[in-house]
Amino acid sequence: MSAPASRPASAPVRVPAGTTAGAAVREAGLPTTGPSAVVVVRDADGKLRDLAWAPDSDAEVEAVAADTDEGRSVIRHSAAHVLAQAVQQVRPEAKLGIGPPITDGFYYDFDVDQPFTPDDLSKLESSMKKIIKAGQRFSRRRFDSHDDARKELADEPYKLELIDIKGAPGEDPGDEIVEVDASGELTIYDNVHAHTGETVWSDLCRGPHVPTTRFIPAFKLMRTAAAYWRGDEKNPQLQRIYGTAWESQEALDAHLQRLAEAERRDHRRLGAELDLFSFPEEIGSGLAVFHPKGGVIRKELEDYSRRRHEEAGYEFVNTPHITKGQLFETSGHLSWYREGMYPGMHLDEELNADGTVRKPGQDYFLKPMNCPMHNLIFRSRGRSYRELPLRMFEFGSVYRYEKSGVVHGLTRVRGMTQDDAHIYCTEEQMQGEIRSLLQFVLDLLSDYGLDDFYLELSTRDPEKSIGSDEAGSARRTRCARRPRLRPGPGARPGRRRLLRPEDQRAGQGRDRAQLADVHHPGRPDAPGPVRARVHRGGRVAPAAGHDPPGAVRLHRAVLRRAHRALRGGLPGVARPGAGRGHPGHRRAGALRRGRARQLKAHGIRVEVDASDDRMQKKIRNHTMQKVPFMVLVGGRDAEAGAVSFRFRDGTQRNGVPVADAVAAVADWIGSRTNTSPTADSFAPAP
RNA sequence: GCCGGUGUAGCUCAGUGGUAGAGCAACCGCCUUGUAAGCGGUAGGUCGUCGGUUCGAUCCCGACCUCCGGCUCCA
Repeated sequence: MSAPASRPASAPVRVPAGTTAGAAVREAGLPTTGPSAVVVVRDADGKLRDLAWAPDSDAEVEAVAADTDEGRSVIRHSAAHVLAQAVQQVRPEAKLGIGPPITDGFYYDFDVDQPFTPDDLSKLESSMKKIIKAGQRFSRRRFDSHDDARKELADEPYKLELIDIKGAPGEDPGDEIVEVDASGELTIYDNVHAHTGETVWSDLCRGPHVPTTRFIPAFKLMRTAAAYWRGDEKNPQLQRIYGTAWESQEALDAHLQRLAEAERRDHRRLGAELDLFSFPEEIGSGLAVFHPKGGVIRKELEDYSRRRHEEAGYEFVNTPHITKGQLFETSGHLSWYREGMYPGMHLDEELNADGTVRKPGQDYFLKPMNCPMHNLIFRSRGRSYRELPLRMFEFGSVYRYEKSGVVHGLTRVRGMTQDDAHIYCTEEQMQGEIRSLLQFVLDLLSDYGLDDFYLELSTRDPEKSIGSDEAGSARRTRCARRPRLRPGPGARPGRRRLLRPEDQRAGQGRDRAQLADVHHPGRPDAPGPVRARVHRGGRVAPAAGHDPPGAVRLHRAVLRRAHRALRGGLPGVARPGAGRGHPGHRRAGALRRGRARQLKAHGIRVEVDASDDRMQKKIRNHTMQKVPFMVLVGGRDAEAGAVSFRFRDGTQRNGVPVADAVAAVADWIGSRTNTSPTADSFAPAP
């Protein structure tokens, strides 16, 4: 889903004082039309400038072509202006919000009386095409003062707000607001008629822009949506239009092609097509049932996970799905996570005849997290430091109340089963535990076919987190990639999110696996005191002071949800129906059943397709079901004591002796390869 | 939660103010098959749910529910 790679930077261009960058670019013989047309330049300070920019003194600039990330952003931003102009033509009452370029496109927010309809979109596209064809020039104009700007934009309340934000000392509007920036300048872009020189439309904007609207070679409006002004639901809701724009029609087509491909690989679509899981309306939004084939996948993933955890020294625990509220009072969940929890059930209350309460009841809650329960196990008796590290693992089902508008396939659900673990250790053991845990998680993810991901290290937010900085002072852990420091989001009160792998194939980064949180003793929800000693100089020595130091708890979940493994096909560890036998000829019937039995004897899941469909039909069916090994037994194979393989990519391997075939399939599965076998990659021993 | 869209057979979708159709799947036959759809037939729907308008509603109106997209481009 990534955009085509950027072209390398071109040689510097010299812009003589008083002349425009555009003239210098033309002078240098760089393209001014086509996909590689130069759309802006970058000055010596790294700032992007319009081609109409004329420096006061000679300047060295770098040309930025349309088919680069930056070039596309400029095109998209300019397309957003064209969209806004088109909207205000049709709806003069529309007030402008913001209109930035984004990954693969742009959007613009409008305050309008009536939301846009799909019909409006196609009309707006036509209007935009007219504007683009007219070749309006983007002309930069600088306001002399904020008051001038306010006067000119008196009818645009949201723009006025942006001016005020800019005016406020010490307030950085942030990169995402392209209308204004932190510099001293406040600028507006006029769209100037190509022939009359008349300004037809203007928008507050820091720029830069393409020279004329003709430099927007290909665009498409994608969808409408509502968006709160500045992302805050307390603010008015604006109507947003999303679009995409590219340096050429071909690039646009390729992008649409990628979107279609992504849709085909959507786990929700796979879930339905391959009969893996569904979300019955009768059960409720965000609550999945797994069908037999989906169940096989889960079972394989879970069996494998359990085995690996066992080898890595984890112990298995089990906890209930529901608990009295007190547990989550102690943990703090009910104070800061309440809106993410299902409301409590008030139980066991008894009333007197007169209606007064004789026995007060209790509130029970579905658990949104497993940690407090694991803590109770930890605390169930006095713990010795000799027991540490204590690693508890559970496939724990948790229930979270997600707002109705956000549930989404298996990625945002109201009930799910986590591969959840907590490691209780001393502060001294923590570093080593984090190190081994990280390696363990990376290995496991890799076995699931997730080997391309992003790690980040979230640091403590001093305002939100509680407790001292020491135990958790995040230790950077070396791994496949250097973790990126990122303050903030790890900062839910009292917890610290250390690392999370990010699956690149997740697309919009919507999907994140929480990998490790550190919980410091001293928190009310901390694991509790432990008779621990600290290690000094390799020797175990009594902890200083009278207070037991307590255990530190590491928290981690690897897969979190089964869908992660479903993305982009199925991992080799968990394909339903590893092979399908196919009787090529009726006489081969007994034979194929016998061969299926041989495969089953090796623990391979085999189904025999005994339907009387033509072979082409069977191949088509099973290919669409993504069966990795299709085993065909026809008359020729039967006579030769062999079988034939057909793979998902259409390649085949015919006449393989039965014993070799069985061994080769067993080998393949044992190797935990995550790609689909092909005639090339699957090589039975001769 | 909010905004918009959507809901017709198991699936993908047509369609109409006078209680519905196709393809695939299923089932039953015929064909006896060598690498991505053989042929014929049968059956299958409270047109998301509940209300309203109407002589009559799947269609028009309202509410609710489901699902899809989005709610500072961000990992």
